[in-house]
Amino acid sequence: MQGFTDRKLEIVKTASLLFNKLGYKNVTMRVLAEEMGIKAASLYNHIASKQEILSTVIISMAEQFTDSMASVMDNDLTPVEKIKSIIIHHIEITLNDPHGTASLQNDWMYLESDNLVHFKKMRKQYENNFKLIIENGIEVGAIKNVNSETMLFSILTTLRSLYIWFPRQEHMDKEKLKVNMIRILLDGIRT
Amino acid sequence: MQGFTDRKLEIVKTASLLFNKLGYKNVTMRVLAEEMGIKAASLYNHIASKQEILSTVIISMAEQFTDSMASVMDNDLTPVEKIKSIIIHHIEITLNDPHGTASLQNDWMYLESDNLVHFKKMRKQYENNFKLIIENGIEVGAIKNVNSETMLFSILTTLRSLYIWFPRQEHMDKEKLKVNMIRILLDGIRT
DNA sequence: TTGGAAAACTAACAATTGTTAGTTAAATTT
DNA sequence: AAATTTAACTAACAATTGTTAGTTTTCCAA
Repeated sequence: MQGFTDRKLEIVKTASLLFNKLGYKNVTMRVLAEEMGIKAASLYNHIASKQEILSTVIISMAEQFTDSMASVMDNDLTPVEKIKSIIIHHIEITLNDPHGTASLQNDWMYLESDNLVHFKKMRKQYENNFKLIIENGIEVGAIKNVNSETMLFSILTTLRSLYIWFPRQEHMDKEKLKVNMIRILLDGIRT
Repeated sequence: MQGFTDRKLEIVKTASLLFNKLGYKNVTMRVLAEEMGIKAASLYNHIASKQEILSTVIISMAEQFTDSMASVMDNDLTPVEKIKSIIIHHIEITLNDPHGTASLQNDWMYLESDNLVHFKKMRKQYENNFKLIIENGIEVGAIKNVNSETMLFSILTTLRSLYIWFPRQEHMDKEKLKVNMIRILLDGIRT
């Protein structure tokens, strides 16, 4: 029973790595199986379908982001401190599972029915909460009075693509990244 | 001969719209044909393969970005003015063809052999040029002395995902977007 | 040592894919 | 009006897809 769970986790992790490397479409069950060192049919001793693999990867990642946003909303911080906190959480989750994060960004559209609906709902809620924080920051004068959605997506898409370029950075660790990202996203690049 | 070209262009445009809406994998030749109001086999009177459609969309977009970068590098501007110019070009190209831009971002990995190599080369060159501009800006003291790649990707990924969220903005036109983006990317969101 | 479960295997399926061949209709040119 | 090209069609293909059925091997507990 534990062996089953472990093997399933291994399959899901391998799949997310391959999704990232080859694109979802090019990861056939035979390709995935070969990477695992077994035959395609053997995968079905551990997972129900390819869709289950995809939804396991993506929903679990999306839930991490949802949870992290909930914890930020709970805390009694200033808007700017909340934004800093979101940035830090984002970096933590991303670096903890870059391949999963990659699948989340690239392959969510291959989710089916309920999973797709659930994912979209979570993402929408995340964005709405983030936007509320920004608008609150504008109200209290801590954030520039610029279109809030523009600021929201500027920050969010930067964070969402961290998984692409951070792994190829040599001279940077996680803590340095956090400091740099906060500085750039809050105060820009100009001296 | 002209009718041929027009129809091909129509197919490519429809395809990029569907790629954006459904994901490359879900756009079968039959789906594409139905959207065009014809049968799948009829598409082959105008195009050689599905891969040709994809590469036509993506390579043409990539070349637009490559050309725009070349024109920026040519001009004798300060680093900050060059960055502003890149932002403006990016917005122009994106809003001029949002679906093509979307395919560029999402489906480039389905390119094959030569097309894939060509694409990667262009993208790498674009990023390198952008990085040189930023590093020059640091040298002359116009840009913060922060890791240049971090700044590069922060700006670039924001610009690259414009196609996702701009179309759903109500109260913003192209010129307003340019001003806002320049302000946010250069000076951040904090007051 | 043996019995049973867990996890691998082979073989095959039905569906879908991109694509080709051959044919008919529509449009354009002569 | 006839001839020729353009662009649609039907039908079918070979390959690949995710998946299932049935069987054999591996491994651990009793």
